[in-house]
Amino acid sequence: MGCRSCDKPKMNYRKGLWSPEEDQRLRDYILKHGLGCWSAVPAKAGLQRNGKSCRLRWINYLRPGLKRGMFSQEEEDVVINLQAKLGNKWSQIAMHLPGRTDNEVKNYWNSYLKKRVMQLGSNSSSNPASKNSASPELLTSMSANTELIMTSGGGGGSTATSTHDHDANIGSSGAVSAAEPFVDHQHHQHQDAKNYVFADWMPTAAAVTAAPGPESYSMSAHWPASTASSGNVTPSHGAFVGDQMSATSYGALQHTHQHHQQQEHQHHHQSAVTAVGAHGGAAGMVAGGGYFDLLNMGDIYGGFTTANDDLLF
DNA sequence: AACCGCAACAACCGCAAAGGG
DNA sequence: TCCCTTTGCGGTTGTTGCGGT
Repeated sequence: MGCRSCDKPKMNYRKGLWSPEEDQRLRDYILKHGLGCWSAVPAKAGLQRNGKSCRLRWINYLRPGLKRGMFSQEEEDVVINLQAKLGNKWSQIAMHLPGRTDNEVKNYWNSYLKKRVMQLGSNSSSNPASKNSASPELLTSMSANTELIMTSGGGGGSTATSTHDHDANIGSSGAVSAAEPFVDHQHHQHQDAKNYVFADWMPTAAAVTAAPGPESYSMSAHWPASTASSGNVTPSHGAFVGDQMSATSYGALQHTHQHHQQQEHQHHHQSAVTAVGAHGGAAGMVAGGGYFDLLNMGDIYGGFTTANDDLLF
């Protein structure tokens, strides 16, 4: 663990939201050098952040394989079930949700699911037939949840949890076919609500094919306002060639999860927003050509371990 | 139009574990 | 074995946007 060779100059680290330029620097650095000592990353990447912040940014937003968008019913149920079993072990819970980060799960729980579960709990407590806090809906779906957990890793063909399989896929396959295992075609009712950030900053042959031409990355308007207001906005950021990140992912951030009461409404809106480049038919999109074919995949992904966030280089 | 409250979520903080010297 | 550093995790806060009044 220790990385004594990483001598870090004392400096005033920048805080707050990450700018597109910072994201780009971090991404470029990691793509070029792989992951090693996080504390050394900021200096080497030319970032005025601490290593911790870089790590968090990578894990939660830049790391390939991340899924964006609303949680599906199945994912919700998995979270509820596992939270009940494991408590607030968000990293462990996230392992069962391919493409979801512990932070995302935690936020989703705190902002939405917790209240919902409490509501359901109070409702069901009035129902003598139900000793469980889960909803009847949830209870009936539990068997399906188990199946989801057991099978969603599918493409990997190994034995670990879905998340593990996913990362294993990334790491072992060389070709990036990782998005496919995320998509449980049998279970994900709201599949078109999902975003695969994986594809966002990896222009792929299929993505380009799906929306050829500059307009493929012309979604800069969806840069999140939070970032926009930080003063670091580069409105044209999304329209990149040199910039490996399309603004699609940021659009996804902006347009997902908002107002769950309005999910159905948002659902349609978001589908439109995320339709280019990052969206659901991800299986074919990510596999094959594209930016990552230019990279040494082993360098980038070879270090993915069975742990959700772990990279070993 | 202005204000207020709430929801969502990105990011920070603090602690504990792990590992190297 | 101890000390120091890094990493990982969970809790919490800060910021922003939206909807209601």
